[in-house]
Amino acid sequence: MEWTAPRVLLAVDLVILTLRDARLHVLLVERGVEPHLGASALPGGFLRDEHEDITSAARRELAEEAGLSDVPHLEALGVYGEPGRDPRGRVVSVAHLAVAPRLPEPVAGTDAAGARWVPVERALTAELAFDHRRILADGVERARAKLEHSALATAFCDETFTISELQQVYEAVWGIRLDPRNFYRKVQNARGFIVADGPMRRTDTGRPARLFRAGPVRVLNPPMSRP
Amino acid sequence: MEWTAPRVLLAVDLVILTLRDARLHVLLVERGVEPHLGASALPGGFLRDEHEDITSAARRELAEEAGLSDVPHLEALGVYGEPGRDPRGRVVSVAHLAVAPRLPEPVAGTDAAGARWVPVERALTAELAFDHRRILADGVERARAKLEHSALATAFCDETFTISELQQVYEAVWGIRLDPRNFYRKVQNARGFIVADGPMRRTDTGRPARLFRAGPVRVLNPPMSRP
DNA sequence: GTAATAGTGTCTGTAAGACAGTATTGG
DNA sequence: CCAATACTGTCTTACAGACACTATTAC
Repeated sequence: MEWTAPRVLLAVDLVILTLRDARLHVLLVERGVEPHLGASALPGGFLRDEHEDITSAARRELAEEAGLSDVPHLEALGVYGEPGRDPRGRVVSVAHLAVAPRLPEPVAGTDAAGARWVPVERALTAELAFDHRRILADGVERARAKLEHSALATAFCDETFTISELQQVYEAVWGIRLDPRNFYRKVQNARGFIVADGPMRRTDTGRPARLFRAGPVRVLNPPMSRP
Repeated sequence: MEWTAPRVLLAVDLVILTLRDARLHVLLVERGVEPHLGASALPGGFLRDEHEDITSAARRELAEEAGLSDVPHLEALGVYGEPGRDPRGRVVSVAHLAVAPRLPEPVAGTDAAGARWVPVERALTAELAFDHRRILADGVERARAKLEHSALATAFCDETFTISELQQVYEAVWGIRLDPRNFYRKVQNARGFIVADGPMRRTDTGRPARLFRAGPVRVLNPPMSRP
């Protein structure tokens, strides 16, 4: 028998998270083509050609659709390939999780015209194209889990940051309040998580805080336990 | 411009783990077709048709190539789609992790003629087709991590098991020795992890042990910490 | 001074790891 | 009796969470 394997369309979708006003936001775009024209969706698109690497495609969409030329964290999240998920045919999407620090402007004006930051809480209850609500939920859950055991939280911060800024990351992603004093101690006890960045200080209101930067360690020990 | 998205071949590969002689084993097959004809490889294959679900394809390969009609654990592991990984063209593989209890016979004689259980330690140092060594390494690492926080270990056991059998799972997967007395206490303190299965007992040598079965809980609290 | 945030110390409960000791089987 | 494994208890150390307290800024 001359059976030939079927071919599928390969897409990448992006869950891009950031902090704005101490709340977790995700980047959504307004779809400019069918299907789901005009609906909110995660940024993403098809592989450009047969030879494009999947991670490269994710980075390209990050630049094209979100105007982000570089992010401190990008990882594959999972595969979403249910047969009926896209009416254009059999589309298999490799979802990615990206994390970026708060940006000066929500989005640049390239192809990313319809892009905007949306609070995750609202995005999760809104109508999203395809199975993007599930992808978003999985991405947020992945971020929540990784905050515990990895240094992912620093990807939400600028190069230097205060401990309370780092605490805001944990509070926003986990959606809970933390005791600043215990957080201070725990973050310092996680060896290699953050390192002091000179004796510099910064000011908002109240006593100025020391500045830190991300340490060399990727896996936290002891971990930052979620209550 | 009339650009059309490229299509790729979609495959599933399987990291099937089990315990044999208190050591972690993985199921490998001998490839019967080019490329890598005759080489050792993970079981797997292409999507059957445009409408086959990815998980269904994984289950089908599990039955066809491994003779396993049902396993207590099956989950997607990741996507492996590097452009050059398969000379037949652009192949994107969705790797899966399956866990099965020790089986009466290594493999049935259906299509799984060339299938055999290989100690993971040896498989990781052997020559494997494609990028299967990396997939295997990732699968083992996933299993190791999940033992800590989930009830995955019970998937390696029969429906009822003793605590020392469960300990053998942890020791084999983590590749370390554990103190039986501390293990006993920890496993019992993880609420809902295992539940007593009547006052039955079983015998090997020494004092007979109580039998347990998997509890309702999927996430362990407190976790089984890896030393 | 007050308000606000940064940072330190102290207490209590829980859990991990080391390991002594008892219990129950077979030979 | 001994060997072997199952199970219980006890001790020490580490960390989580609660929270009193001091420090340093702006006003």
